[in-house]
Amino acid sequence: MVKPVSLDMSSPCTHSPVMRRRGPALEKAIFDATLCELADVGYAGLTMEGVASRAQTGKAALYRRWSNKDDLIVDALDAELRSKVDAQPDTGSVRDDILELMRAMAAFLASPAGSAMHTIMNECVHGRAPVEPESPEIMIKRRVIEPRRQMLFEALRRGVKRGEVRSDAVSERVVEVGPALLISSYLAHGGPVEDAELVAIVDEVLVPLVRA
Amino acid sequence: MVKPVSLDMSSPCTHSPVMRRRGPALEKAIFDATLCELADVGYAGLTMEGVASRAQTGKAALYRRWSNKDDLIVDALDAELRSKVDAQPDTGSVRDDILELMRAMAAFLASPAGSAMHTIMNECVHGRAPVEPESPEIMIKRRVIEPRRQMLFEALRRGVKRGEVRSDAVSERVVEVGPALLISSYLAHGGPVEDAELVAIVDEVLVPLVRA
DNA sequence: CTTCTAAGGAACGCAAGCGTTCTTTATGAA
DNA sequence: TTCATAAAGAACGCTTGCGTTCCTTAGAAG
Repeated sequence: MVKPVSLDMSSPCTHSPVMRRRGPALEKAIFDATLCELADVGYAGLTMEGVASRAQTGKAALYRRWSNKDDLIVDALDAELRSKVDAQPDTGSVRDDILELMRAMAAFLASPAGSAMHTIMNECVHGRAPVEPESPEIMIKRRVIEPRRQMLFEALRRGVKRGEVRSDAVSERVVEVGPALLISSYLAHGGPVEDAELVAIVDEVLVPLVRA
Repeated sequence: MVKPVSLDMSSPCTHSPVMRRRGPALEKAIFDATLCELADVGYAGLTMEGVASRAQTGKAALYRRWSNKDDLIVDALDAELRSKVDAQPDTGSVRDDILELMRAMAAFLASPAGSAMHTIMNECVHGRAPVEPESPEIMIKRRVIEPRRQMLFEALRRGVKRGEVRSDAVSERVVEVGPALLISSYLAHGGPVEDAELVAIVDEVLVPLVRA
């Protein structure tokens, strides 16, 4: 048997067409591909074929591991989230704490993973009957939305202690304002939210709203 | 030819299985079906077959009028919007003006048309290359979102004149807060927003935010 | 080097939705 | 009453994605 003519006159080690990944390396590539597909074409538009092709693998490799779209997506999100837990900011001023949190949220939203999650949160409102306990959107609420909310609460509570924040500003609805504006701006401009916009949101809305 | 055995022993005039609508009456039914389908299964999930079946007609009746999904949707939204222009409230107090506007928005969002539009605004972020000038989402922005924004602006401006509102509260970002919270609440609870919630948003967030 | 596992890739049958066409027949106007 | 129109609905071929199966061969383990 003739060794297949290696037309590979490319760089020394970059994975040439013939370069087979296995196990964890392959899974990582599949997860990345899944999140990028989600961000690009949305949940409804995502296809196993699309993921396989983007990951440069075959459908069989996917079905060997996950039995359907949702399982794959949940695992991809889960894997991504394991490495992403940012810390509670504590700058000494509410304004800066809040800005810090808004920046973290905006950065996340701009990443493939964040964009993928936002997509899911919007699209999955439909058609899923009683909402399964480990559906993608439930997982996102628990592991992404809720922790950020808590950090905002904490920042406000500290502000109250320092006398910067009126005590009745520590409420569900007030905490919701920042994230809601972030999403709103993200949707309106159809892309990552500029830092200047974040600063404006904080200084024009959030600070005046909570100030003692 | 035997007259087909009319098994119709049902109510006098309610459209029995054999009852053929034409022209405007049929179109109205198709538009309603389209909006309901949008609200139920989303933009991606909407099929011509689904619409036809819900409207109790055939696909041919659809394709005789519109050449594709988008044309149908645009026309359905357009027809719905013709009859829906609510007036600028003017109660004499910002608080009540804003509450009135929030109620109008919430009511709209709860209707099939509103729900359909929200669905479109979320799903159509994807895959539409340069965004056609008369795509559904552009039309919605122009005819639904923008007018409401202007009414909010107007309410705030009046508030400033009366001395109720600090003058620098009349800004893009401030105006965005109400709608953003409305959507946020709608998504969080996955259904119509309670009136009590609207009142809470207005009294806990919007009024404190703009107060002079 | 040999051996076993699984990756890459192509092909399959199946189901759903598209957009079209055809037939039958109810409806509204002449 | 007659007649042209178009509604209801079934059937069509086509495409896309699903989930499966198969074969060849690369990579890891011994």
